[in-house]
Amino acid sequence: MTKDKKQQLSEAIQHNVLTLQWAPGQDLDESSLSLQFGLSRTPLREVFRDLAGQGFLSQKQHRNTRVAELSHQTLREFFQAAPMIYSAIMRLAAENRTSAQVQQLEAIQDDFEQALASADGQARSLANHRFHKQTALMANNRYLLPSFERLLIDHTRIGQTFFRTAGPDQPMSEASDHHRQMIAAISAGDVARAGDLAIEHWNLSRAQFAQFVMPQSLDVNLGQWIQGEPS
Amino acid sequence: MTKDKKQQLSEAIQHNVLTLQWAPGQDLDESSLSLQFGLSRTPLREVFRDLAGQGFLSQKQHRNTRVAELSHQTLREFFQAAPMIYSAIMRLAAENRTSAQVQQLEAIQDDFEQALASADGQARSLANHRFHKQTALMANNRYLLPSFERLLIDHTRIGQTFFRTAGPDQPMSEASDHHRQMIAAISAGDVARAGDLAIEHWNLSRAQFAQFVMPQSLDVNLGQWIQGEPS
DNA sequence: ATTTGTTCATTTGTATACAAACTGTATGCA
DNA sequence: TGCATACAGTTTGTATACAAATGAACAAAT
Repeated sequence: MTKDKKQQLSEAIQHNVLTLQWAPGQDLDESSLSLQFGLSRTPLREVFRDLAGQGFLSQKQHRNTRVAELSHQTLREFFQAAPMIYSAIMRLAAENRTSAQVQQLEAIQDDFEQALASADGQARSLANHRFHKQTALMANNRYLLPSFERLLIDHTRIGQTFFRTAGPDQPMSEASDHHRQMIAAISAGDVARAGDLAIEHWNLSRAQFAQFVMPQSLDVNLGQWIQGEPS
Repeated sequence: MTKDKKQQLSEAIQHNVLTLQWAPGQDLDESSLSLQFGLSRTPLREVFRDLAGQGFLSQKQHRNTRVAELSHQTLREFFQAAPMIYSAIMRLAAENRTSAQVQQLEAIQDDFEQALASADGQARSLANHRFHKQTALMANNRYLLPSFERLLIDHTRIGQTFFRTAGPDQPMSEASDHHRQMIAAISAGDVARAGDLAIEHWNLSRAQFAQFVMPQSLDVNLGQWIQGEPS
């Protein structure tokens, strides 16, 4: 009945972090969570360690475990790294995908479109998260994966803000178009196109970010990592 | 006197993994290590988990912890990701370095040159490792760091093979030249130059890799991530 | 002879008691 | 009042005993 408690705990924490139900920087209480999930502190702390290693939580010696912070400095680093990594993942996905994976990606995209229709911000955001996570799986590169996953965590957390907005949702349907085009490029094995789509898609995100949270001054040299040599 | 046992243990494991004193895939024994380091299994297992998260070790449920594998597939993924990440780290290092960090880098480079003179393969390789780790520190980007560190672990492990060779060491002194030029570019804040040097330096490594371990057929599209569009 | 099933030794995983470290409050002194 | 220090309560870290899972050896059956 109770499958794997550690797994359940881990997924619950991930969910709470990604949806901002647990705020960045928030303290976690070992004993209460251990009670809540029917686990002793030992395995609970192992889960904490794993998730800290993945970028969901942060730990310091003799200090309580917290939800990973999202600071101004963090955002700057985020914008420096994101386009390059996203694009690389997309290209590799186009190169290495299997047909079974493409089918899964299509299924996830169906979910995403349903979530868009539902106007449930949390569901939208998580569906988007799953879409990109699947592309990372398809890219099949153990070295790029950890960076990508960290980026995706914070992308999703920041995105909560604007996935939540109601309204005409023109950017949302644009994002969905991108997803469809990505699937086509990946499925066709069109590496260059997949990489370009990642940039395009990410520029859309960036516009939304800028509108909601991004400090003006960081906007300057975002494209440099992909296009070629900057001056 | 005994500072931090966990720290000591962690560093000992890292050392053994990086120098290939522990072979890729080798099993680790919890109880014997726990005895050896005067730690109970609980903190020992936490160290294992951390190091598995960083890419030194690998763990599976109900199976013993092993040294991370280095397979053919791994190498392919390595060559796909390495130039891009190394270059990005170098550029960011040039952008974000502090003068204190530059001084440290110079000190590390001095050590490296001494190690080259000593003809001790292990010392050479570890000094090289420290050099690049310092550049990653200077890049100061938490998203890129985990991927870079994973790459560096395997770069160092593979490099054990050719850092070990005696002889006239022409490639070694070329590597050392690169390091000096990197320091100059980073110190001057010359972002583009730093990025180019990373590629150059990495091409040197690649030539050495090819000579010693790399399967011929993977040699085709290695440059694609940096140069521009592949066909 | 190969496969299937069972037992047992070894290893991994979890619970819990205890030790160490940190945080906040109160007290003493200038 | 302002600051330092000591103490108490709470939280994190470690040791150890116990439970669960695995793999290897061996027996039984097709």
